[in-house]
Amino acid sequence: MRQSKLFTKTRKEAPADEVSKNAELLIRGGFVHKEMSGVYSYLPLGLRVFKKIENIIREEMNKVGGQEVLMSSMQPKENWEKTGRWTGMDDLYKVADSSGREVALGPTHEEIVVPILKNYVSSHKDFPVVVYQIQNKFRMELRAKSGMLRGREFIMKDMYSFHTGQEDFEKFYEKMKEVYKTVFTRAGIGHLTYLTFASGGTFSKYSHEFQTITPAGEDTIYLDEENGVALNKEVLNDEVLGQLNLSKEKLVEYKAIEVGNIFDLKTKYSAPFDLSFTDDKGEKHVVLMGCYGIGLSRLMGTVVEALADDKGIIWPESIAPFAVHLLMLGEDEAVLKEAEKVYESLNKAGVEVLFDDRAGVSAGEKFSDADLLGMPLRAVVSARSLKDLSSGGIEIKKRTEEKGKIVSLDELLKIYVR
RNA sequence: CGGGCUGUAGUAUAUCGGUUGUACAAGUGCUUUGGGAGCAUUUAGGCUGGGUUCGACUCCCAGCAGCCCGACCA
Repeated sequence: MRQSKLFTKTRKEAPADEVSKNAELLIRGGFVHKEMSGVYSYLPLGLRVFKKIENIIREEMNKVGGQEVLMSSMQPKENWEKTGRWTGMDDLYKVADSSGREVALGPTHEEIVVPILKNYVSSHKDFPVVVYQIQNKFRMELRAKSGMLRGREFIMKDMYSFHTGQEDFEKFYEKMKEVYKTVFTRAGIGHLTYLTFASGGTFSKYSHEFQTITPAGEDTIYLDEENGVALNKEVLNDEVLGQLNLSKEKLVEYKAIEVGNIFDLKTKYSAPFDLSFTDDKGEKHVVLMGCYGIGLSRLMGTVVEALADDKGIIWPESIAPFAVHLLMLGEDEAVLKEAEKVYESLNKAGVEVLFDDRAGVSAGEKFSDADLLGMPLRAVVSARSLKDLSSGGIEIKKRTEEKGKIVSLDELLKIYVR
């Protein structure tokens, strides 16, 4: 993509009304646009990041047999009354239409997915079933904050698993722990993300959160670095420490962001809707459920928080909007010709490249933009780099490196094509 | 939801109870091109509603909006 055609522009100034690093950098870079507190639109660059995260998650969910659906955002009031959450959930958005009919804007989808399943599955032979979606969620946060980290409208992957027995559920639940680790590793924050014990709510002892360590986190966790196990502050007590075989002295306190969580739902939502199956003896049982969430918008903000430096964003290769940021400095014929050639060759080779072909923009500004936007590799074509034509003519530098080196087009292509 | 702070141009800021100043961005012309360029010129602003006052962007009240702290957060 040619940067001269990109309708978004970068900003030198940080927005006055955003303190959080992720919001500041994502807005300055033109990745997202704030509509109101806790509500953001995705712009071309931001959407590219989002799509990459989405695809990683989709691939991993499909691997464990997840069947993707897209459920409605508008949800019948009766379903929510059935589970007691119409009045029992403080952050539920309720909207009324002109006829006075009230509906919920989905903050989560147990109330929708369970009735759907009920319509199709009833034999033990139908199980297990795993259903997921990636969708906008709405929660009336009393205080949206921290940019993309806690919004009122946000995007989540929510998966629901349905089982005929506890053992089957637990096997799947354990598998999901591994799958989640894979997702966060692929998204580039695996080294900072820990499986964390948290309170389980009504039906189970614990739930499991995936917490990414960064100072911007709103949760406090205690990490045993030796075995990589953490627990949320909310469950830090002697009883839990004993059960997990952890000693208080070894725990280190960190601020962390909850990027994912998994829950044992037992029959909490299947029972109200009487989602049940008939076993091989003809007896009826209520279905057991688990649910598994990852906040995509939050994950995007977390990556920025955790990896950015003082110059801007540092995207991991796996989710960067473009693999290469190609900069053309100066406008003399030789530079123009060579830069166009590099751009075309990279495109032809299927390498995603953002080409800063803007005329009349100073070198300093292009460098600053490249740092802010955070593509993994910067490639410069300029009068200076061309002086070194014998050794290649293109200066490349990783976003995380201080110094670059001169390479030829072939060498550049070799990085991406094997 | 309790508390605090803040609302001036697209963005970031300044001054002022009496015609709102600057920088960046944007437009035009010329110069410039390895770390957010220069000169000239143009465009563009006081959140909403009340009150005080001869006069309010400025003071007061209310609303709305944003941010921060807390509470809340399957």
